[in-house]
Amino acid sequence: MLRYSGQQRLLLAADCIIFGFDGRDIKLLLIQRGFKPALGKWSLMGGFVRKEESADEAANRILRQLTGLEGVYLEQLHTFSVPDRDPVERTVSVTYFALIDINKYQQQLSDEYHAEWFHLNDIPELIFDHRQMVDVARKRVQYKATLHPLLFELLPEKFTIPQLMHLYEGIYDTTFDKRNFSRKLLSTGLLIKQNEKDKSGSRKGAFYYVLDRQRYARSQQSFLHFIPNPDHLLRNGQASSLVKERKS
Amino acid sequence: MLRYSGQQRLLLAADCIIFGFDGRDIKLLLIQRGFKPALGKWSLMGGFVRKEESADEAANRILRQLTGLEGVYLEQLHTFSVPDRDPVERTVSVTYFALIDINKYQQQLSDEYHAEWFHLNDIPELIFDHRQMVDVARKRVQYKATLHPLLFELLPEKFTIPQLMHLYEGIYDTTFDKRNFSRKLLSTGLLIKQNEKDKSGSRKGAFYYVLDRQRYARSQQSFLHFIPNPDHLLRNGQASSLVKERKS
DNA sequence: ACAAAAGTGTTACGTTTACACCCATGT
DNA sequence: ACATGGGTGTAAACGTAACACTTTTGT
Repeated sequence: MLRYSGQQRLLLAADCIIFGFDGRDIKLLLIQRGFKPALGKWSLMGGFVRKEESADEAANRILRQLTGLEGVYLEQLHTFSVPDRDPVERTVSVTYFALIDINKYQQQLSDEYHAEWFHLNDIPELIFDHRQMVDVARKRVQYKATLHPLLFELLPEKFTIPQLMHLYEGIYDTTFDKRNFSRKLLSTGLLIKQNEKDKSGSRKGAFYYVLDRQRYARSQQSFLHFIPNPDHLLRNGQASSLVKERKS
Repeated sequence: MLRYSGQQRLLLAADCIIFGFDGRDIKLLLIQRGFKPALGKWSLMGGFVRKEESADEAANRILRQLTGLEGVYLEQLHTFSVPDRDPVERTVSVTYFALIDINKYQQQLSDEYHAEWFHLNDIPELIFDHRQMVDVARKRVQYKATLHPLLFELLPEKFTIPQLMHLYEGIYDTTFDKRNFSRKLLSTGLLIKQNEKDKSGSRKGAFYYVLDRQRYARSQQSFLHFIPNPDHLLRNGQASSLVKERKS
């Protein structure tokens, strides 16, 4: 069999950054490693890409192993490849981020992996470069959610507008005006109001909505402004003053 | 030395999708392979990732080998990993896209690789999955350029507004209103007008501009709307009607 | 009756679009 | 003088942000 000569061969892994929403907070799913190296430490769920599968397929398999879920939103994020990122042996990691409805998976979570949800502002120390992966994923979700109705992936079947707003506020680590948020949201025509109310959050109760799945599917590749003001995204970076030099 | 057992090891390559602009059209740099497999066929410039380098470093090295250029805009795009994408041996490719000023490189282009520029609408058949890589790259550039002043990377030191508009029109495969385009562009404060004119394009001549590099650097991570109407981006996809249901 | 969260409407402002004419120059 | 592409201004429509009060209901 013909092969390329004189080149290094290495291991390929897929790691999943899994975000979930419980109706109140955004969380990240981590596992406590039951194997070496770094036994007992927290890490992303990952695994080696097998001989007969692509990295995409591996990521799906890994996600299913951990959560029991299929057909989940899963997108390739970035590939990490510095030579010594894994101390044991050179391993290149293709990372994926997943958005799941926390309730759907809950029961199925296999104990085998000692998985736990962590609040985004309360992430423990992670192995290797996994913390960096999480940070990149969070930024990507922020970025994408400005333009795409991406965060709907995290919602349960029925949800309320205050819940959804909470979700966005969590991702962007900021607060929004509920009147403007609600108006913009409804103007997309993606939500269908139910008669039923969720009374868990308040005395008055908030109406449930469901996604208009057809419209949602079509809106996926389109561009929408979900965030009142993209300036929110600049809080991390430097220049916000230059973005739009508003005439004073 | 400790190693992971029972896993497949494979080759890692970096492939570069190199876009250039000659002041009139956007082009893609391809090489005619002087080696097997697929000797004589057109492909992206690529190479194996070496033992001591990351994929990012490999991509920079490869770009330098071909163009002689350093410090070029280069961004990781996507990782392609289906098992048999390379018929010789399993090779995973981390792809990068580069944006370069076509004039800067021109002379330096090594003949060794039989490189040629191709117009985006006139790309020859490519090996493996390289065509797919090009398509993904083009979409990514389109996407990013809506929000970031990305395409400035393709410009020579001095450029005119009609040139720049031509560039955008090429990427999006559409046309813009020059009055609106020019106003929006100048409103960014990123351009500094020169006294000199480029007379190559018309009798009257068009004023040269240069980039305000400081402001540009700061604007890099921020979000701007460079395209008159994001609907342009939807021409490929389905739903544009649903994006904004304008009240009639 | 009160506390707590949900829900709703208006106004002012800035941004975006559509659109048409004059300008400078080389031949 | 004319052809070619470069450059500019305005009005109408739209979207966005800021803002405060009423509603519901469990205790």
